[in-house]
Order: sequence, then C-alpha cells, then structure tokens
Amino acid sequence: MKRNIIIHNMKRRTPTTLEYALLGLVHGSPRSGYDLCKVFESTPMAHYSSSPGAIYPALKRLEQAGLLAGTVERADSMRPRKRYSITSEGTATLKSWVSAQVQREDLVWRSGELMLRFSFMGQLVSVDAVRRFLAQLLEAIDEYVEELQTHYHQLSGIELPEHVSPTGRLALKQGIGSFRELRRWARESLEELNPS
Amino acid sequence: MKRNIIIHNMKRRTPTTLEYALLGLVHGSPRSGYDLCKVFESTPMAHYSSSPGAIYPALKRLEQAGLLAGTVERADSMRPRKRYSITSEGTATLKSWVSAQVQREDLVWRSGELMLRFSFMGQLVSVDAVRRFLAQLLEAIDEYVEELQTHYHQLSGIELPEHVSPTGRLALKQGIGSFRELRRWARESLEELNPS
DNA sequence: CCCCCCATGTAACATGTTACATGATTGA
DNA sequence: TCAATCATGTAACATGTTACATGGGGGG
Repeated sequence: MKRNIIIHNMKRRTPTTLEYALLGLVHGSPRSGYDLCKVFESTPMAHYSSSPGAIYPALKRLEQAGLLAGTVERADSMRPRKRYSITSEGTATLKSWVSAQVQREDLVWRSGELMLRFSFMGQLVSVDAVRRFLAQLLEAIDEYVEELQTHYHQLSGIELPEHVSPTGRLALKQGIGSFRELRRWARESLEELNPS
Repeated sequence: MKRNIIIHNMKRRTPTTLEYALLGLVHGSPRSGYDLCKVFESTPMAHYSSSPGAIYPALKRLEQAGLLAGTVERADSMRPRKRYSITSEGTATLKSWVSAQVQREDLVWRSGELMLRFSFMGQLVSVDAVRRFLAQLLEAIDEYVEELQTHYHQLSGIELPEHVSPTGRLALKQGIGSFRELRRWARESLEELNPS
C-alpha cells in the first residue's frame, strides 16, 4: 500500500522576490491579478516586476502553496474576476520574511529585496522590530563599506601592473557612495522612528 | 533591392549583462574561465555574477558568436587551460554597448548594467564620449527623480483612503535619495574628467 | 595521507521574458 | 464602429541557480 497521503508533501521552496511582493501587496488589500499588474505598471514597485507573464503564474503558485486564497467574483458574468486574499499562513510567511536577520549577503546581493521588506514592515511588525531591522542594516553597511574601501585603496594606491582605467575607479567610488547614502538614510529613519 | 545584406545569419541576440561583463574583463586582458570565476569571487564585480555554472556556458556562447576566441594551452599536459581573447568583433560589440544612448529605461531597470558600462568605458572610448555618457545620465536622473518625487508627494500629501505605512514612505524616500546620490556622483565625475 | 586548490565542465530545475490569444465592455 | 481598456491567461525560450562530476598537484 503505497498510498501514504502525506499532507506536508508540498515542496515548499522559499518564495521569490516577486512572490513576496505579491504577498505584501495583497496583504495590504485583496486584489485581482489585473490590479496587481497595474500597481507594477504605475508605481515605483515597477522595480520588482514586469509583466502578466510572470505575475499570473506566480499568483497560481502562491494559491497552490496556500499562501493566497482566490475567489472568483462575477462568476456568472462574461467577465469574471479573481480576487486574491492573503491567508493566515501567508501572513506568517511574510512576517518571518521581513523579520529575518539582515545579513551582509542580503545587502550585497539583494538590496532591492531588503527595501521591499522594509516597505512592508510597517504593517506587519512593531516599531521596535523596524528599529532592529535598521540597526542590523547599519551594521552590515559599515562592514561592507569598509570592504569596498579596501578595494578602492588597492586600486588608487600604488600603480598596479594591471592598469585600472579611471572610469573603473570612479565606478567603484559610485558603489561606495551609494552605500554611504543608504547608511545616511538608515540613520535618519532610525531617528524619525524614535519614540522620543 | 534590399539595402540590408545579411552577411551571416547566426541568430545574434544581444548579449546578457554577464556576457558583457565577461567581454569587458577579457578585453582588459586575456583570461581563462577559472581566472574569470576568481575575479567575480574576489572583487566587487561579484555583483554581476555568481558561479561557474553561468560563466562557462556564457563563454562558450561568446566563442560561438565569434566575440571571443579561445585557445587551449598546455594541451599535452594533464591539466589543460583555455585562455580567451577578445576578437575585433567582440571589441566592436563592446564599444557600441558602452556608447549607446542612456535612456530612462536603462536607469530604472538596469542601473547596474549602466555602471558596468561606465567602468569599461575608459579603455574603449574617448574622454569626450565618457563625458557625453555622464551628461545623458544626468538628464535621465533628473527626469526620473522628478517622477519619484511626484509619487512621494502623492503619498505624504493628503490622507489617502488606502493608508500607506510610514515604512512604505521611507522606502520611497530611500529610492529618491539613492538617485540623488547618483546624480551627485555623476556631476563630481564630470568635473574630475574636465580638461580644465 | 588527506585536503584543498587548480581547471574544466554538465544536468536538472525554476523562473522570468516576450509574444501571443481571447473576448467583453466602455467611450468617442 | 472603432479603439482602448478590462481581465484572464498560455507557449516557447533563454538564462541563471544549485548541485554535482572529474581528476592531477602541492603542501602540511
């Protein structure tokens, strides 16, 4: 009898950035796929998606995983519309995502996702948790900026055999500058959130 | 009579960002796949790749497209090594990539690729062309920052029915800040490159 | 002797991109 | 009536990610 019905058999990969973005938006208020497409078209959220070709399949995956629940409205009409709401499991997934420790890797590889997490935090966790997030972010930035500066000094210090073009050096400078600005922003935001 | 004579009909999709990064590095000096892997592991170029699983196939594609030429060294030995050099066609492709007009879309969707272009420009085009690039970049930034600010004011201005959390607003502020910092950098770099 | 570095790859897989398909409704 | 908008999707495709495979050489 191989018919063991395993309930938790769903392969539960961690959601992609797009999937988190969809979860977060639907958490804000229930929406249809079309609504979500328009959000991505018309707001700076555009950074996180693109096209119905990605959004509709992602919504389907989230529904199958039990993180979203879709209900069809106007089923009788010739123009049905499927409105998605977030499930309690979906909310839990979102919460643990935004609450995760900020690692150096997040900053280096997925800084966009970090900001997405931050933008949803306000509706999901306490102000204290938001402050913790920013504090961890500041630590990670400090660490990484120092790394980058080491590289920068290696470039501009001694004449290397392998000559680095001035634009290469300037590009690195830009990278350092952008992380410094991020740090500035994080400090300012911390203050703004202070209960003082 | 068609004026377009198709010389060879290899399907010539435009290279991916990773492929441009490889072209640029090999243009700097001939390297093997392993060398390139190490560059990505050990420098801030890390932003543009990841793993041998992407790099080796990309090199093969570039060779087939005629943009790189690989020669096997130590073919007799038990540990051969394939060193890639850029072809004249590869250099031409690189040049036209870095010289392309800077569009708003590049800034919004592919700002990382923009900086990669910039970092290779020094070895490929004249200082004048670099200045043109920065000038175009500044224009695009001005335009986009204004767009973002419009969104920001829509959020913080009137109380909206759909309440936006404070972190959502702060996240947008961060976005604006980072583009402002980019603008600052571009202006500074322009001055630094001035023949004054 | 064992482990890590050199140096090359391949295989499975999920995801995103682009393009297309469908058909009702609304406004000019 | 004609175009744009609403609203849903599917199919083909290339790419990147993760994991694994191979095997010699050098240093402790």
